[in-house]
Amino acid sequence: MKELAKKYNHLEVEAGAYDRWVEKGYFTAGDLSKKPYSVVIPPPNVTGKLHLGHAWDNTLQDIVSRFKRMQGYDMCWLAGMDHAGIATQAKVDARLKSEGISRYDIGREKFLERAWEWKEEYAGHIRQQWGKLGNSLDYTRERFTLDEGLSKAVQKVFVDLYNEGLIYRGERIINWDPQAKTALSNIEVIHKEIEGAMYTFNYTVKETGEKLQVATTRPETMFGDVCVVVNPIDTRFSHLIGKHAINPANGEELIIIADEYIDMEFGTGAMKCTPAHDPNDFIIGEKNGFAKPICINPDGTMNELAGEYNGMDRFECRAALVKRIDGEGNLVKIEKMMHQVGHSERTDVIVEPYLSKQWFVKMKPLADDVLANQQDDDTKIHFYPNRFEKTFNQWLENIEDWCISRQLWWGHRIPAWYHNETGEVYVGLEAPVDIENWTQDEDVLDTWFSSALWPFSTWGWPEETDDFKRYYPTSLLVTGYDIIFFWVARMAFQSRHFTKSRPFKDVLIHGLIRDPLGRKMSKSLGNGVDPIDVIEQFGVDSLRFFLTTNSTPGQDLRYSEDKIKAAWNFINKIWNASRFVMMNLEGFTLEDVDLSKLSTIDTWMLGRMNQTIESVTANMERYEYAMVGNELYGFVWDDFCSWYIELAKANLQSDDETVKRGTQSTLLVVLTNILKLLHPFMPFVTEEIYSSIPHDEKEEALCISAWPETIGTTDETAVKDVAHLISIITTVRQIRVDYQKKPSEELDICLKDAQQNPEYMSNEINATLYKMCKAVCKDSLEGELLVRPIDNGTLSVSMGELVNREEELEKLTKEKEKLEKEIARSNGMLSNEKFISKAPQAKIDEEKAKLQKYEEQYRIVTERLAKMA
RNA sequence: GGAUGCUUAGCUCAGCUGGGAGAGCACUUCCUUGACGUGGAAGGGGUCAGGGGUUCGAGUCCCUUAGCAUCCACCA
Repeated sequence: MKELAKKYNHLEVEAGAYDRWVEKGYFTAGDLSKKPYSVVIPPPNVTGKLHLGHAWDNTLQDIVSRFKRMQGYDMCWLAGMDHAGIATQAKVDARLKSEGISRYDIGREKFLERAWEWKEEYAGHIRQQWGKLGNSLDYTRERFTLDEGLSKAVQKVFVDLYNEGLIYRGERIINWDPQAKTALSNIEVIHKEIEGAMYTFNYTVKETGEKLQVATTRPETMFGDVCVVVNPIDTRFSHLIGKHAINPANGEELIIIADEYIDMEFGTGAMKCTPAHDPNDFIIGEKNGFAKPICINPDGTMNELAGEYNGMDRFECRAALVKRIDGEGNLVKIEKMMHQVGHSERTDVIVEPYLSKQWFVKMKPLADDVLANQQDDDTKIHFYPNRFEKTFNQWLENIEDWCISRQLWWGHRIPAWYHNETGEVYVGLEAPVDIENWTQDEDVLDTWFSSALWPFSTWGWPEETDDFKRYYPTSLLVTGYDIIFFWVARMAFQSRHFTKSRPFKDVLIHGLIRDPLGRKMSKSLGNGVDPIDVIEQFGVDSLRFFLTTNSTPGQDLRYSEDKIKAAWNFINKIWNASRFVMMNLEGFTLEDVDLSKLSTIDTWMLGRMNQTIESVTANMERYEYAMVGNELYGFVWDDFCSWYIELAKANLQSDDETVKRGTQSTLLVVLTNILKLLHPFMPFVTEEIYSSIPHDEKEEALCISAWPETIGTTDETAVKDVAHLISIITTVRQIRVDYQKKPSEELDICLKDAQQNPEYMSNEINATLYKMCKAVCKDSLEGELLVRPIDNGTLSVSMGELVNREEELEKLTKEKEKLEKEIARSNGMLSNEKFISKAPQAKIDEEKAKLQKYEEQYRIVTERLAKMA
């Protein structure tokens, strides 16, 4: 038994422990004698440091991992990281730029070398942070989305889907990021409400000379227009159909056609149509066999179609063009308006809808397969909280094809080759044999394409490895609601398609971490908090407890330093309670533990412990950590520290060795179980204390010890008796405060009126009462009395001359009125026939007992009032 | 235009299957008692956003209104 330091110091407690755990192999899975439980970490991007959101997400997983490990599962929490295509490439680009070069200067191969250097550097940082957080990860199975095995899985999936007709290459309108110069998928576009304008121009009708008003929010695309469209039933324009309007941007003739797509109410009722820069216009262009001229370059500047604006930025061109048309007298009006405009998730620049040849996944059949399996409990993914299942389903029901090709270098190169002469497409795991005649596709795959395979590719799939057979499908995934579409849905359909299974049985969804004002933490606001700073200041145990016990599943969490301090104080409380226990366990060993002869308070404590173990375990299984936290906080602080330890002091000073031993045993057993129950939340401090108290040598470390089980059966009598005792003590203390009795002054009390258990007023309890509130229990009292209702009866206290008759009368009268109200309420319920006939019997009995108690208290109070009057 | 969440004590939030309103922080009074003043004891504070309904009984279930937030889909 080693000594605990006088003060809780999180820096000392947390130093070194993690490395010991890892070195001992406690987190390495593979014990075949146990049932497997597996979780794959959402692989963090190798772009930089982990933030508070990661800390939250990871701690939730660590709580599950430690809990399941203690429950005796072969727990495997698989470590890994994501290459994060566009994000990492941007970081490496920025680093190159700081050296005064660009990726084009060094070429693809050298660039990738630099990117791998970056990855190694940041992987090291991330592992360090995982350690600080206490993540009980299995590093022996760590994977990277771009490592050899996972790349093979990616290629197989691509080739198979291609061969099944579920991946195709097509020329369509995609979302183009002009800064990153790559295509994006629909969900990588963030729609933001920004101020724009609706420009209305006059188009001269060639045949009649009349002016046709056409409105647009994007005048710069007029260089790519092919026609003007009106609704076929719109009588305002029916005479113009088939005629031509002059495009005021470039003087070209645009045929006026009719299409039902046009909303007559919107704008002027006449729409300009740019098939290469708008998805709806594209459809109209297709339908009518128009050309699809592109007027914007990949970098967001105008091309030669824009004539004098060739090379100008698209937005500068817009302004210049409007000004010119205005000068020519063809600008009708500019109306400012708020509208949703797509921005790139990564670069935040305005996305350009762009006609481009890209690779797509045909989503409908894949999504339908998942949806079908969501109907069955045994095949569905269970969402916690449940409501996110609806979000998930609705997205899959309305899914569109997924654009998976990216014009980047950092990522999985698309396994497609084009014949240099014939243009023939070859897709395969191996390059074509006559490679000199072929050119491989330059593009790489969306980073989420590989992430989608993460729950099975990490175990060695497509090989039928032992790990794959044992740990897949995984048990649980933990992630934020913000990436249900990006990741959860995609894992769901790839798993379904390639492994005929769900990727995980459960998915626990958490919210976003917000700043103290409720705003999102972001770089631009500068309101982010570095978890490492918090850990330095308060320790990771405090941070973990704060993160996981202050919100319900799926809700956002506001960062609050006060609450982290509160967590620290709680840990400090545990620390000091542990010190107390140890001070009273001098020379006490595990062999001395004997729970066969216990005092009432010991029995009560064990009963409360049993209740807590049962309830905490149940809530751990439901991922209800706020409830667990609340419960353990109250159990430790109130039941264990405020009541049990204080009540136990009399026993610990007892001359009766049996009494003392029973209490020592209870202290040790309960403290040990408290440490176990709290271990998943605060692994460091609990492990430290555990190593200092007598413990089973077979359970050399707390993190691999067994989860607590209830001991014996709860003694209901002891529970009632101690509840009664607590009620007496509290009431006496209250009287002391009311009458400003000095702590040293003794009070004579009488419980004769109470319906107490006769055995109750044992010497033991008398000693306890005296110790706790200097109250001496007498059979009868003389002089002026105070009468107070308590938990199960009434308490009388002898106050001598101190009683203020008027105050006391007022108090008792108030009490009497309160009791009258309660009795009336209770009587009302019990005399209500419908209540008696419909309410459950237990409820009725409960109400009857209450009524009886109230009536008894009422009798005593009125009696006393009569005497005083 | 669809969907979701939130609205409970001064603040931040719990309250799960309906059965006498809770926690932490803050506030008031008192306490240098040997685990802890990062503490202890006792207290004050809420017509559970508004309205309607179901029920013997509603913070809890249903409908509705308002405010805040988020997601999805959109109109040139």
